Amino acid sequence: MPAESRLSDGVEPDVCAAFRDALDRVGSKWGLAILAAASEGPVRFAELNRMIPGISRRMLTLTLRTLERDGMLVRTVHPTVPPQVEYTATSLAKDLFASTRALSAWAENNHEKIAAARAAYDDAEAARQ
Amino acid sequence: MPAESRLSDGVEPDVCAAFRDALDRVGSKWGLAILAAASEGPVRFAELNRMIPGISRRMLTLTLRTLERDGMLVRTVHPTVPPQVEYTATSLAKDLFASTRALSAWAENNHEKIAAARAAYDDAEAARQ
DNA sequence: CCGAATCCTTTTTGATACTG
DNA sequence: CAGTATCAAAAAGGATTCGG
Repeated sequence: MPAESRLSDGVEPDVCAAFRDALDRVGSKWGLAILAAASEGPVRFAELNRMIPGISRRMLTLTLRTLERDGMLVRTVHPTVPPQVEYTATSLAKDLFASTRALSAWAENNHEKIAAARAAYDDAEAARQ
Repeated sequence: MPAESRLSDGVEPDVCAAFRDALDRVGSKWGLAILAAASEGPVRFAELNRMIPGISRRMLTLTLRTLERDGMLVRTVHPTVPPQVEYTATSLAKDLFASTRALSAWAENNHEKIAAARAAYDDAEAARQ
């Protein structure tokens, strides 16, 4: 096997695609927060709105719809007055949320190093000018 | 501890923030592909351009810059003619890339279920109209 | 070979007001 | 309570051109 063939293969596009596939659910601004909340038990719309600081009703609705469509949440309407809607995480969603831990842990452990690297880079940048 | 306090806490915003912090490096369209390539050994600009199908020189440059700034890549210029630039992944980057596996694995194992859920949702949607 | 600069399109997110 | 509708802004990505 020639030495250069390792590089001509093209970065395992399948792994890359799989990763982006996961991010389509949990990579949006509010996706993970919603899954985290729903993973602890059924939650209602207004409850989520309170639990997730800064989210608008519009973005909550949009994100809930895509999560429901992808089979991550089950939406249950209780025909009461006033209406009551519950969102429940599926086991698929719970697995996804669990698979998220490694990345969160990495970020928690290393964000100081990143901040330091960034400061060093910006200093060097400023010095060059 | 009252029953409702579980919900009033607000979805552990720290975990959520940490996760998004990791995504800032690996969540962009080409970030993971570049880290994957550089994790196997030093790579050159043109090499990356060939290894990653579809990327433009512009996006390659931009993504390399932010990865370098965050301490994920080391950029080495060899003053030859023509100029030659090598990018090497740091141990930080390799750890990050490794932490990515869980999510990739989840996606590979479950993307069929997601496709099925989505088809079912869209069918139900179409039937309602 | 390795970029920087410019211009443009698409995608995502947000503010605000209204409804069964 | 649980949404919709509309408008606007911002961010990300891409095409093309130029330069050391």
